[in-house]
Amino acid sequence: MKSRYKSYKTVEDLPKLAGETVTLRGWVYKKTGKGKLQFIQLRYGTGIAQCVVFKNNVTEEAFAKAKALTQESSLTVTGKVVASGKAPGGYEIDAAGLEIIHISQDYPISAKEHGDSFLIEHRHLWLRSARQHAIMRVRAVIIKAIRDFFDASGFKLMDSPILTPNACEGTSTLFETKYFDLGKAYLSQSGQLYAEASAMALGKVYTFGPVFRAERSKTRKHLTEFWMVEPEMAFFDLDDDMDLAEDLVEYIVECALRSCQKEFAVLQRDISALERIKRPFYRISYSEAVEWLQKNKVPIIRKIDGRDVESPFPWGEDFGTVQEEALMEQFDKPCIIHRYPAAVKAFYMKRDPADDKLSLAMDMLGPEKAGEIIGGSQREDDYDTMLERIKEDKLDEADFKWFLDLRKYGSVPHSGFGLGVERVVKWITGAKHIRETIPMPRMIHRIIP
RNA sequence: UCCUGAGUAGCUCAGCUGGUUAGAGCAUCUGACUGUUAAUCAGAGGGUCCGCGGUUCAAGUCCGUGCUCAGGAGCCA
Repeated sequence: MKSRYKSYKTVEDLPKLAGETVTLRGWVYKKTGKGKLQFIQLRYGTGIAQCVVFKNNVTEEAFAKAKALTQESSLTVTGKVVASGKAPGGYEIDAAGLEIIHISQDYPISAKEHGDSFLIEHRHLWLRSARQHAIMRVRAVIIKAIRDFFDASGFKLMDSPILTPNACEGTSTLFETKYFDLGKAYLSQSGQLYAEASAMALGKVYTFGPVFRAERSKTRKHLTEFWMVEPEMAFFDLDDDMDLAEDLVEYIVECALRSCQKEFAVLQRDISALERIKRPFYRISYSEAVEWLQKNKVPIIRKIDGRDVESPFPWGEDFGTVQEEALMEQFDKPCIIHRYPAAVKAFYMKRDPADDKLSLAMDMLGPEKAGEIIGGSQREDDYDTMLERIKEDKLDEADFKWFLDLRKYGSVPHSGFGLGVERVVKWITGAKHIRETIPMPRMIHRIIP
């Protein structure tokens, strides 16, 4: 693309420019000095180039400027590109001239270690560090892979509203806001119900946007605001739904492996664990999973009178972190668990025709303690049954009239799922905490920056 | 919301059964150095020991309380 805007040579261009004189712009990532020699690691975008300023090669003024530079000061530097085995990246700039744009004072993030709390308070600056760069680049690749996957498979992007009149699933706590004279509105926790309407209009659709959960969660895998992609497909049954989920995840990992080798090196990510992520993944039913838990003596722990009481895992309970992690320890690839008890799943999921106690629901759990990365189901498509479920869950019928219309006018079997982008980024990058996987995380005690 | 832990220099932390002027490394500033990449060496500055109240001759240390943060549970993607 030919740009009408200013275009500068950047660090990435250096290998092509050996022997030439270039002017680079950027920030000081690190600086070390040794008398008449100053070494500046110049940061621009995602690359770092070493610039060497030798006193005898530049004016006294330029050398004084080089000495005055501090971490994260901005500058332009002009010099010859030379190959050097000692320079990170293999090339360095032998500086001939140097101009300071701005001197940074007391930059708070040093090369030394910092605590979690300190770093997240300085998220706006933390993003400048190499590790965070790498995670953000992988995130961008993952998001592009998701869009490419759907766009190339006949899906249409259909955005869902963020302001909604009610809870989609009736369970999670919602963020509340005023909506003119119509009373309260809530920030969406899922675009799914709207995606169903879109799927009836366009066949195969996906929504991709931020969703909000006002749960008072305090864990390394929860955010109050996160990005979710939700495909919804007319005429798909649960098996189609699970196949699609596998195809998507396999494709995401494949793209990341193809485009993010440098990033994985920075992150010291074990690539071999990702190279194993090939279809078919594992697939077991909820009932099979419960049997496994019972056979392997993985208990359920309940609080009774403030004390932890262990008992064998009973059929009918939802899995907690303990059960999920125990199950996943046997797998080196994602595993889909399907056909959960209807009682622990959402009202809009279709019951299993073979067993009314079961929902045609599925969750995909990732390996390496990634946890739940996908949740989905075949949807209830019968008008009367859906109406009954809405009443059972004590939801306001008036809010769901339009949703019931989808079952009234040419209802068809359909399915979909939601994939949590940050959960996937966390798994693929090996980030310790989900707060590192989004530029500006929103968490229960954190809204700045 | 519940359980557990933490709060001492800009950052990361040490500081014993209460005791005299509260320490280290890094960062910052000054000086030396032509190959650094966590540079090295010499020197300097830097503290409301989270707030409030209490016990005591004496509190960073003990007690009470409040605030802030972290990890986990539940909920979920």
